[in-house]
Amino acid sequence: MDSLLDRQFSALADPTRRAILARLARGEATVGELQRPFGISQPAISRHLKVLESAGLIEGGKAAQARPRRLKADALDDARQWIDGLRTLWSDSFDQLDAFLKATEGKAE
Amino acid sequence: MDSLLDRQFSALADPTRRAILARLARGEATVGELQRPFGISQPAISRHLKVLESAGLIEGGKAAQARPRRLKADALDDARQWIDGLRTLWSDSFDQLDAFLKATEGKAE
DNA sequence: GTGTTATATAACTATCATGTTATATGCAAG
DNA sequence: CTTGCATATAACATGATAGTTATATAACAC
Repeated sequence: MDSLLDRQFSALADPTRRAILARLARGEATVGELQRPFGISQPAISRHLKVLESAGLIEGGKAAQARPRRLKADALDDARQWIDGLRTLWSDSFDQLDAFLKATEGKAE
Repeated sequence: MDSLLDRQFSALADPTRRAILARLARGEATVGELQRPFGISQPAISRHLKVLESAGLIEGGKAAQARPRRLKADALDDARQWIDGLRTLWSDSFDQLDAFLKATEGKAE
């Protein structure tokens, strides 16, 4: 039972899945269209798509013989926010160091 | 032989490692200090740190009895850029759709 | 109905990840 | 030089991941 964030980051950890996302960012595509560029089997693609879907990154075609997938609009917002949050923590800690240095300035040496 | 980006994203996929990064964003810490909050063994922490280091996210203490780790300044720049790149592709494709809709406006129906 | 196409699922295999405990290393204190 | 502390590494169990081939399902074409 892992979190959405877990699933998003581990979805991104695979280069094939990143390539699929990059392809889908240009527009929707079917399983067959996605398969061709990569040298791997169709079931392998289907499973990558399942992983991406359960990470909330893509959404599935309604139904038909072909069911095209597309990027979700808010895809990766969570991941991005986490990274930004870390950066904020990080720069705040520098601000604190700055403040400390300013406060103690001239007292040493 | 996987890329830095692979390593960064898979490093982030683990909640323990994300917590470690969050802790280190506040300032450097030793293995012992990192271990306490989590209920896992010291070797497990050491290995998480190794993963984070090989992803270029943290850097190691010089040497001593205790060797504190700290966040690297440019940590996650690569991951962040990849996500931003995807978002750019995505919004460009919307711009193109917009342009298309504007161009064909009034011609249909 | 039968056949064809697009996709999903099952069963299996190989590799990788994460945790454990036990042990080694490196440094500091006495 | 021995003891103790902080960390690293080895060896192992277990579960997850990513690929394979073979088969099932669903919709369309005839």
